[in-house]
Formats: sequence, C-alpha cells, structure tokens
Amino acid sequence: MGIKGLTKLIGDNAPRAIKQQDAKALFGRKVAIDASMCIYQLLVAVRMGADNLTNEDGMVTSHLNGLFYRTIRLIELGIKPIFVFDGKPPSMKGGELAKRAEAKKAAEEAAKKAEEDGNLELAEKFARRVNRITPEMMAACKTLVRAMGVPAVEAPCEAEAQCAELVKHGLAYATVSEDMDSLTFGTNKLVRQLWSGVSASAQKKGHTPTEFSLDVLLEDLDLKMHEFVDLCILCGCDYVDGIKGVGVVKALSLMREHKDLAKAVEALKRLDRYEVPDPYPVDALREMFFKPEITAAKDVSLKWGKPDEAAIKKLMVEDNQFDETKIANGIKRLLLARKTSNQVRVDSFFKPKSAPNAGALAAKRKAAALAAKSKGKKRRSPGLSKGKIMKKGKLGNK
DNA sequence: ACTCTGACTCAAGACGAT
DNA sequence: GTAATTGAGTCAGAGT
DNA sequence: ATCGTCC
Repeated sequence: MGIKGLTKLIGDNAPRAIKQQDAKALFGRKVAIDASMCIYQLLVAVRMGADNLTNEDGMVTSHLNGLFYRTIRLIELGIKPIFVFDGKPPSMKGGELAKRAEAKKAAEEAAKKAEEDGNLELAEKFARRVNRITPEMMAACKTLVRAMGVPAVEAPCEAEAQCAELVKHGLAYATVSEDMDSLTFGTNKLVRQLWSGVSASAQKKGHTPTEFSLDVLLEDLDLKMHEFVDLCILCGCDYVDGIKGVGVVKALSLMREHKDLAKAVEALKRLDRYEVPDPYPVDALREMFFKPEITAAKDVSLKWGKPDEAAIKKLMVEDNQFDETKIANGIKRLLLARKTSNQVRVDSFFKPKSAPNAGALAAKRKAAALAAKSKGKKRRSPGLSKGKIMKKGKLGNK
C-alpha cells in the first residue's frame, strides 16, 4: 500500500508539487493507467446489492462496464490512455501480502470443506469471499481495451513500476493511479482521482483530478531522489513494515539529518525506544524501487488504432450479455470522439470553456488547512452543536 | 502546550429516466 | 445474515 | 438533482 500520510506531508511541505486541475488539462496527452487499481475500484463499487454484475455463466462483469465507459470518456476528452496490467507479484512483498494471502486461503479452505460436506450453497458463499481479480478478468479487460483501439501493456511485475518506466522515457506524460508509490518508482507526474473529472456523475463528489510533480516535490522537500525513496521505505511500504513511532514527519527529519536510510536506521536502533524490523535489508529494499522488474520502454510499442466494432460486440454482447444497443451507442460515441478530438487537435486554439479554478481551489484548501491548524482548539467546544449527530446504525440485536 | 502517530470510521461507478 | 481493500478524515493520547 | 439499473 501507499505511504500513509505522504499526501499530507507533501501538501504541508511542498504544496507546489500538487495541482488540482480539470481532466481537460490532459488533452492530447498520453497517460499510463494502472489498470489493476482501476479494475479493483470498479469491482468494489459496482454491485447489485451484495453481488457484482455477472454474465450468464456467473462470471463477474462489473469491471467491463466501467472500463468501457471510462475509456470512451477519456477518448472524448482527447486523452490517450495506455492501460498497464500487473504481472506476478514481486518476490519481496512481506507482511501485507502474506496477511492477505492468509485471509484468502482461509476462505478457500472453508469453501473446499463445505463442498466436501456436500453443502454447495455454503461453498459458493465462501468462494465468493475470495475477492480477487482473476486472470480471466484481466484477459477480458485487455481484450476490451485493445478492441477499443487502446494499447494494453502487460507488465512483468508491478504495473506502477512499468508506468513509471513509460513516463521516464516519454512514452506517457503521467501515471494514473491512486497509489503514491508511483512517485517512489520515479514517475515524474502522477494523476490521482482522474475519474472524478472524467465522468459527469462523479464530478461533484468533491474530488478533483490532482497532479503530483515529482521534480517539484524533490526540490521543495529538499531531497534527492534516492533520499525520497529512503524516506518512503522508512515510513513502511509493501516490502517492509514501518517502525512504530516513526511516521512521515519524523521520517522526513531523519532523512534530512542523515541523508541515508542505513544511517537513519542505525540511529533509531541506538535509541532502544524503537523496534526496527529485524531483517532490514536496506540495499534490497532500495532495489525494489530502483531496479524493479519491468519491460524496458524501448521494447514497448504503443498503438492507438481504430476500434474493432465486431470484437467489442463479441466480448460485451455475445460473451457477457451487455445490452446491444448500449454497446452500439458506446461504439458510436467512441468513433465520433476519435474524429472530433483529431479535428480539435488541429485547431488548437479551441478555448476551454470552463475556467480552470484549480489554483484558486488549491489555495483555498490550503488556507483552510492553515486556519484550522492555527485556530486548533478554538472550534473544538462549540463545534459539536451541529446536527451531525448520527445514530450509529448498529442495532445490535433483533 | 504542541506535535505526531495510530486506531477508528466512512465510502467507494456510470448512466439515464424522472 | 451475506464480503473486503483502500485512502482520507477525525480523534485520543503518547512522546517531546 | 436523485435514484434505480446495469449483467
């Protein structure tokens, strides 16, 4: 998972590195999208009651629905998406990954046992708990985006790292993900919450696409890249636990003081107040970020082509029972969008119609944060009078 | 007093009809 | 009766 | 704008 509190740290110490802006700002740009994150979001959110949408074989299709419309919207906005898919999980993922695996294994075993007992219903329920993106789902997503004329890149390992590689070599302008780890992998631009600015329905949820700039961030935090990576490791990442009592702020001051993860860790060990994870393989940890397993940019070819109408229909309508007219409409939009976005690109003095107030927004937000900080306790006492008291829904018994 | 961490809680997509 | 992951926001309290 | 449906 990302580094906890890193966003706030950047907001407080390097606000120039954060820009809130309309999705239109990405017009004409290529963006490398962390497909797994995108798919996972859709899986979690798109449900009918307790269940995901499924095709007639019971295979989940929630992600396809979302992916289809999101891709159309991006093209309509003149953004060129590249979907980057995860490969194998990295060898070194420690605690977190193991924990997740345990939980899933437990569910799987329960399912198996129930099946042996002949309780098929129960077996099914447990099976459903194993909420994971299957290879089949990944494959369907790749088929879909490719049929839509959008490139799908298969990363050998982590998509984040592959996205960063594409950005570093100019094959994409930014990485699109929610995970701040992208910056640690060295992507110069990271766009979060892009989807909030892409679909009309999401727009007013208070979220705005937000662009992080690594170069500005390093400059304003006064860190070299390797020091920033050290900082992230020190805070705890996917590959090693954090150190109890050390959060982003302390980690930053440690890095400023020692300029080196190994030295910072040594310093912490000397104070016996801290429990440093026992194997703390500094070099191996750094390598996870500096030499991740990726396909070199020069070996990646990206092509944005014409949508393959028949292929889209086969996947969505025939294989997954999506409504034919809806899909046909989507394809129409897609074809139209390609045409217009090409036109617009030629007359590039087309005016963006809504004034981007992003800067003002950010400033406002910052001001509010500062105000809250300085006032602090003042608002505490009267504040609770608001009608905000909600009944906790937990009616324990029935 | 103030700063920081960590435990807790919350919500999560996109569309179109009304 | 039905899940489970993630980041953001809040709050209490440990540590300085 | 809100809400129910999408598969």
